[in-house]
Amino acid sequence: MMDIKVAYGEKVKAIRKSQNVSQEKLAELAELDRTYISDIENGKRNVSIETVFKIAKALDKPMVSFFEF
Amino acid sequence: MMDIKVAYGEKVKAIRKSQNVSQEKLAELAELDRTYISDIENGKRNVSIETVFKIAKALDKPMVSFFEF
DNA sequence: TTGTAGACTACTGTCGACG
DNA sequence: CCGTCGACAGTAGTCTACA
Repeated sequence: MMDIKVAYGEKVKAIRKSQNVSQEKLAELAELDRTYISDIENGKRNVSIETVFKIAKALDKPMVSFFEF
Repeated sequence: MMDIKVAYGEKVKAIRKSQNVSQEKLAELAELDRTYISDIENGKRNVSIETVFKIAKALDKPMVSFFEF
């Protein structure tokens, strides 16, 4: 059974790292809390689509990029 | 400024209708409440990715289908 | 730089009822 | 068949602090 939270978190981490951005910087760009970004990347949080949208914008990627498995 | 809740709700409604499925039936398939499906389709709720995942499975569509604008 | 913990508020998602 | 209301429990997202 695939865990969407884990899959999404891995995508965020991979894309963020590919751009050499820190969690702190991503949090600032997305207007979210740094500790929340940490939890998300570790598959611990069930994020809302508004949050997915904010993170996608912050990383300059279309939303679909985060759901291509 | 684009509202992701509204855009997502419209997608759900369009895909559901294209399959001739009622909100009640979709709710049953996705294991969600019917009144919540109604709110979602009307752009009133900021749904979580687990909910998006459930609805996608219920309508037999990949998650990305709901975020192609 | 990141993970985690705890405490907090606002909101998600449920449910019964009515038009 | 669908929209909305109101009450409710659980959780999203914030924030400070420590390793």
